[in-house]
Amino acid sequence: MLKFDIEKQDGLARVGVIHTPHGDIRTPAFVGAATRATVKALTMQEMRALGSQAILANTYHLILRPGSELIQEAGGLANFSSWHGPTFTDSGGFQIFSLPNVKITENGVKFKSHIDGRNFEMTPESSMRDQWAIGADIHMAFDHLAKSDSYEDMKEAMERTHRWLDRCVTEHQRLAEGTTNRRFEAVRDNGSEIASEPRNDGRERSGPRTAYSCANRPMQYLYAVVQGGTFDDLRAESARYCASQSVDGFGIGGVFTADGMDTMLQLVNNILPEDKPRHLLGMGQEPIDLFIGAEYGCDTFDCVGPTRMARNGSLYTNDGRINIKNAKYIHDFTPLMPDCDCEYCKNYTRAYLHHLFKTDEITAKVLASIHNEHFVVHVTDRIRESLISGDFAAYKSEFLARYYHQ
RNA sequence: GCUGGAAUCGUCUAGUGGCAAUGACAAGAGACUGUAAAUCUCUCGCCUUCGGGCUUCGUAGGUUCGAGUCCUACUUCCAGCA
Repeated sequence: MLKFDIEKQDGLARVGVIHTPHGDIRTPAFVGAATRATVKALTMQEMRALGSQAILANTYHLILRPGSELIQEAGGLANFSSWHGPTFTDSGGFQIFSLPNVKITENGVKFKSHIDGRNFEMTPESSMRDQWAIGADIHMAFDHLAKSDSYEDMKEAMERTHRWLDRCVTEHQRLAEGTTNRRFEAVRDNGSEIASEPRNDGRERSGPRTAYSCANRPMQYLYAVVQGGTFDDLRAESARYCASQSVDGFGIGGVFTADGMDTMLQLVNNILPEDKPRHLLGMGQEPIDLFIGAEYGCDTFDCVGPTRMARNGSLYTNDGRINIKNAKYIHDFTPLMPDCDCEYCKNYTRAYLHHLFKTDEITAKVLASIHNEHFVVHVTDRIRESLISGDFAAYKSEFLARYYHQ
């Protein structure tokens, strides 16, 4: 089982530590979206420097390129990308929702590669095998988001997600056989601490490698994904189903806006077991997502929004988002956020970043991404601190009032 | 000086008698939530009660129902010849 310590609980909100084979995640935490094994425009060293604790890569993208076997050959996602910290992979289930021309059957999902048109089929079993090969610490079950928001479609997608979850759990357990969690379980196996860092495991293997071999590797963990859309009874049913499974944590999927998220999370997180971590999938573009998510019991978040918006010139400030490309910043020689200690705000002005965007310099996207990622990571860290100190409510109202000009 | 060619939005450009006139860039603004996303959308002569009105293709005339388009002169630029 994935080790998760809860240090403080206040209603549904909690402060904890997820202990992964590649290190700890102090929660609540914002996880950087590294879809193709990289956080766009940023190096892993920059991610570490700005305070990120973990990254999330995407199975769909990585099996297309470079292929899960290559990442396994490289020693897993952490070694391959030089992140050397806790990692997640999304299952590829979200692509069912977001890609056109996918064929969904009970067995799985057929799709053509958007790169070269090759035919692929992803099933619960193949997603598990690919995620084991990619080697992230925490995997998501292969789920199905309904494309429509009708009750019938939501119910059908949720029920399929549950049937697929059974298959994910079975395959995950099969893959886990013979696998050792060196950091937490090896002690029991041989009575002594293992000194070597798990990150080197990929290079320690000897003998012929077989595809999807998982022997002699650190343990990997599986989150079930709660679906059900905006329907309370479906969300409750899905939460109960996921809670009954032998999984290490939970992803909460199919959430697209903070509207109604509080009541949905109250419903779901009151059903999910307290002692396992919960990841709110894809939410965090709007700071309010992080506040509501943490307040109602979510431990980790990931979102492509901060880096995507950064690349497009939209930057977070404590007073709301601004578009640095706007003409009003041409002569603005002040820092974007004087009280921000990211590399951009500490060293450069708004006018400079405006210039970099206008001239389409690569550095524009780098600096903007550093700032936005730093912003959401630190807002989430600050939420954690406020939960510890008991100031969460005050911090939340103060932040949201200023950010959203309420 | 002679002979050709050319002049269209901030820039480059389409347009060879029929609706302010093509495309790109630049400019202005907006969107973005488990990334087919360094992407996409809108505006881009002036005015507008959103029906439309007005003024525009180097300058000035002319032909024509109608001219960026044809004719004449001029101006500027380019090429070739002196």
